[in-house]
Amino acid sequence: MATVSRVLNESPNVSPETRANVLRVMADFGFVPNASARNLVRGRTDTIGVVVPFLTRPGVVERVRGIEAVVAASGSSMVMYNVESVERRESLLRVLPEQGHDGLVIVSLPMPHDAAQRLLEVGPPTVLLDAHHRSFSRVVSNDIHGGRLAARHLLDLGHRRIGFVGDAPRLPLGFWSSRLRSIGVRLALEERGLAWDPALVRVGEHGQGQAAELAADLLRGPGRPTAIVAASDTQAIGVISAARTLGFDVPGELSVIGYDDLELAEPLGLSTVRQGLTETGRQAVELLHRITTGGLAGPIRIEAALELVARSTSGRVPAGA
Amino acid sequence: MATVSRVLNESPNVSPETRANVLRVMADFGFVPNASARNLVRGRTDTIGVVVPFLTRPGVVERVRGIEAVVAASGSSMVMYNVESVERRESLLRVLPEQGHDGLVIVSLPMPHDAAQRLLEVGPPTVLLDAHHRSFSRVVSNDIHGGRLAARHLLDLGHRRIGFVGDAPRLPLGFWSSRLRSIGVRLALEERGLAWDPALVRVGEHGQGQAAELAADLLRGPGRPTAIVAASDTQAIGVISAARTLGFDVPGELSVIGYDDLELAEPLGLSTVRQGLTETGRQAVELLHRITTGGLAGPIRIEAALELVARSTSGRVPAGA
DNA sequence: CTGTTAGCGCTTTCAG
DNA sequence: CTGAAAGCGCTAACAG
Repeated sequence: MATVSRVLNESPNVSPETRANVLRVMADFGFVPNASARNLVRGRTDTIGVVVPFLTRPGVVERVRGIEAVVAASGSSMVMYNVESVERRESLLRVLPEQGHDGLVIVSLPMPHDAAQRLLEVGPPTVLLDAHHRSFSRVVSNDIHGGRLAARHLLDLGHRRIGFVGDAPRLPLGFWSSRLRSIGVRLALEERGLAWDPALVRVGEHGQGQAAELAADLLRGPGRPTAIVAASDTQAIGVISAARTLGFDVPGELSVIGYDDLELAEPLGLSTVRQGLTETGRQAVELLHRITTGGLAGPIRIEAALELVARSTSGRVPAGA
Repeated sequence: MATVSRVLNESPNVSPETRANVLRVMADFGFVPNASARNLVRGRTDTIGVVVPFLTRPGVVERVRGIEAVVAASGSSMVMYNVESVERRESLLRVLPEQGHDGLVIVSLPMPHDAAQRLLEVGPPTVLLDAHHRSFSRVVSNDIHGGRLAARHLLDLGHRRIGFVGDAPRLPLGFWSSRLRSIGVRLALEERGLAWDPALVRVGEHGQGQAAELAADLLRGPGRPTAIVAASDTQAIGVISAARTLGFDVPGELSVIGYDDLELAEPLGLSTVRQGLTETGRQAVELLHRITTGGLAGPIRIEAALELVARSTSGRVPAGA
């Protein structure tokens, strides 16, 4: 019994022949150790819970990929919880502490106060990724600054009429990033003494097709912009396809810049703001490890590096515009 | 002790006042039940293990979404294992039986014989999705037929020179679908008495950018096709962008059809073959439930419905071609 | 309706 | 180096 355990855990205090014997018998009997019993006595599960909204969005998936890589590398498993509604978020945050995970990574979801309280009191170590809360260690991104970087790039290319295509504030789950990026655009304009024209802003449901419609509306209107900042690469692609459908050359007649630097941005030549999706996913789990191993005093905040990536969908403003 | 358990499990045999007392004390002490102990004694974990290759590919993610929906609806959690190399597949299949999951869904991965044997002998109930093995219940798709549907659609539109852009056989992990779809294309051609021209085939690494390069090469060559079947929607998008970059109108001068019917296919107007990614993910978990609840005699095989979805990237062959 | 008791299958002292 | 024994925290059967 105890010896079997020692073999399983590769304890050195087992003679080679005993080990061989045990292994043979295990094979003969088709013995499989019981994870629950093991977890019970060891007081940990080697699982990390990962809570994400809208699993299918490419940006979310890239984050998950970074998370997964580190979790798997540390020998743990990743338990995924997808959240697409407020009710689900609520019920999930309630039962999450009881799931016995060694740690939690919560992505992009604003934390209601009571859930935060409960997690802190009775939950496992938790980090937030792309979400803010004073009491948790977190990896965040400065969306306002990101929007500003995007707009500055276009301003540097001579553009003055800069439009914005983004998400309608998704009231229930409360995502702010699109809104913050638009504020960054406004800031950049005002820094250069230019006015922000609300007529050049279109927001709607998230998605490529929806963004295409928003952009088409914007481009067909009077005083169309010479450049558009999209709140995400997904939306930028929609904007570009709308522009091309309407016969505008990109970037000849319209410059477009996205946000995220998704994997597909590079092959598409999409100009964008890189926020290191995979990289920050990785960082979040590493942060969690630091907490778990006790090397951290209080909650800390890591800010993701933002980088403008100029490719071929943004160019100089057309002459005469 | 036992009463607390009863409260936790919502047993009716608890007086309201006792229940209230227990709940109050639980709250005061910040009591959280231990999942491992519970799992140990109940003999199950309420977790389903999901093994997927290349988590970041959109098609895989749509499958996962279907899986997740059903798993979550049944009150279980989904533990994700991402596989991007043969070594990882091997080590994973070895330790998977010990993870204590109530069931396993294995997506798109060919099962080596020994791993299959071990899973059958000592593993939990397992279903395969988009993978074939006589001994497992599985949800599969007829890729040859799918390729044929795509090609027939183009043939019906008058095309005779039909190209194919797909994946190089990814030797290590052994994905066959691209290859099978190309065989379907060939079959469709031969059904109409047309020869399959290997000069119109390009295969390479999976991805939009790579597909664009393959397509560009194909379109610049002599005797270019009037239509191209891509092995996936992702690749079809690459093909289309290459065509447009080279100045070919789609579908005016080149028809393109993809495969999968990803979410983005509809907004892009991409013609494609729908294989119900989300839907089959759902089916796989439902199949697993049927096994778990004992309502299944032997391994069964469910074939996914395939449907041609004609949109606006495919049209009649140009006059004179 | 509530308390007592016996394990679930493992790891970890502690003796030998 | 190996076996015996205790106990992780819960549930289920059994008395009361």
